[in-house]
Amino acid sequence: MAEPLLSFERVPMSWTDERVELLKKMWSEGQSASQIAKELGGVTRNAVIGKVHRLGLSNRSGGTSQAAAKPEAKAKPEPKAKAAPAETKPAPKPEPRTEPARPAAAESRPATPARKPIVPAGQPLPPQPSANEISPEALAKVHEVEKKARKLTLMELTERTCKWPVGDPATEDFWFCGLPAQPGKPYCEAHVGVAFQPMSARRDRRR
DNA sequence: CCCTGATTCGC
DNA sequence: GCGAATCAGG
Repeated sequence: MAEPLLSFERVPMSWTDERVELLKKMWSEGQSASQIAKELGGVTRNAVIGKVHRLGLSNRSGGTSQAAAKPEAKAKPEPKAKAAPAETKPAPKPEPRTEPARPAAAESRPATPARKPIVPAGQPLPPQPSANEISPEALAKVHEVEKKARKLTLMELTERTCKWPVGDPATEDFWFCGLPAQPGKPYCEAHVGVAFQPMSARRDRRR
């Protein structure tokens, strides 16, 4: 037992079969390159994107719905000093674009029973604002904030956006707060207030 | 500013 | 093949 365990050091970390699989899976699920990169670890989002393109799955059409064509980024970098052979684009682009399918908001987590609702990623799930023992002021603030909410979709959430869900995931009237999240917290200031109740505030608020 | 993906090109 | 640098857009 000479070699104990390979310490997780700066090892190249190549694209093993498993890693590629995970990459494909996440990419197909619509995960962003940065998220995939973080999940994989040891690679940057650039690496992920590079690999994605090399694999030939630049488009997220390979699995569930084909509804994943987002008109984002056209890319046309050629201002680089390079003797590139005139490569114009005389060929048209017949894109059999069907109607924009509904981006099923309730679908993305593999670790989910996949049934109806779906909740954001990681982090402690917040208790839905119901009959809770929360400071009336905090609740009021939440309500106030919800008006200013950016109403982001699941895909638009980042680590710096408030991930507080509002509404019923089963309906169209569902979105995430999206306001600037507190550093190190998954929610904005207002929602942190109701998400993380101090022990002292809970007490035995028996009815 | 934050984020996203796309592409190029040296390694 | 790989991915940092860069580009381009939201």
